Amino acid sequence: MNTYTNFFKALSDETRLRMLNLLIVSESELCVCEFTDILEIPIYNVSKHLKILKNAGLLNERKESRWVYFGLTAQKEKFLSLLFEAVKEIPAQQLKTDLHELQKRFDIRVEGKCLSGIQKEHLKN
Amino acid sequence: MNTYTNFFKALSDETRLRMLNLLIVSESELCVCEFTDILEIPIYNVSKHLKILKNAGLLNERKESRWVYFGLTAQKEKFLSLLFEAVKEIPAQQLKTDLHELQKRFDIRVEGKCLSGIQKEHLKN
DNA sequence: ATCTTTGTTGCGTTATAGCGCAACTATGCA
DNA sequence: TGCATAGTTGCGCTATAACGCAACAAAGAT
Repeated sequence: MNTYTNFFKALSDETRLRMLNLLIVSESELCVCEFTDILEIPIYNVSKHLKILKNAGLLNERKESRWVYFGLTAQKEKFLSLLFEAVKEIPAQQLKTDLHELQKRFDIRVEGKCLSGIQKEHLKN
Repeated sequence: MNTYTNFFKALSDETRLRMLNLLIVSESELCVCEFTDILEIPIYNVSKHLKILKNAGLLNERKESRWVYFGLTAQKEKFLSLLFEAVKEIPAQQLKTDLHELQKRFDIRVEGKCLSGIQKEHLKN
């Protein structure tokens, strides 16, 4: 039961909802610095929110060289696939803008990898 | 956007998730004293949680004589119907037990109306 | 008119969550 | 070996949320 209230709690924060939206719609994994530039929040908060999503069981983490990528866990549960479908239906402009920014980040990836780091200086530590 | 994070926040509390489960699965409205006996929490907390759900835009309220009934708002949004479908998929035993208790309360309704009040003394104010 | 029943609301307390800052780790590079 | 880059974590602060208690309102019953 707590597992499920935690899923909802994970989604009840605007930043985390934006993060999940990016992962759900793009169907790919993103690295921390990509989240940071897209969401425009300091990297230490990005890191904290990703940790919350991971602890809720929604994300998994993969380290590659200096970069850490986060992606959705494979969802066998019908509950989660319905939840993610619901997220796709949210008509907020912010989420659309985020996807547009995500595309810009994907464009500067090298062979599918994020090698560029944070572009927006003030979001670094 | 805040509208949607509020939906998730509404569902991120166990009591409120149990309330919504009752309303979603039963497809009917329940009065405050029925929620109280089923959930086994004090009536003042039942009232507060119902208010939160109502303010989130998930419930509407109907007063009939001394009794107040709460039911799901008509959902035109696809987002909400998917969210409710997701709730139906939660396999928690607690939710099943609640539905069983709900049936008991329905059995003592008179012509579809709750006329019995709270049965469990310690939950009254 | 008073009492009972069915709720609702305000207040004080405690627990949790998010934020910013600063210190820290870990990896790669010169 | 020292430095830069990418990311994490601990601490203190503030805001929010849930709870219990007690007072309140509103309606029907006596």
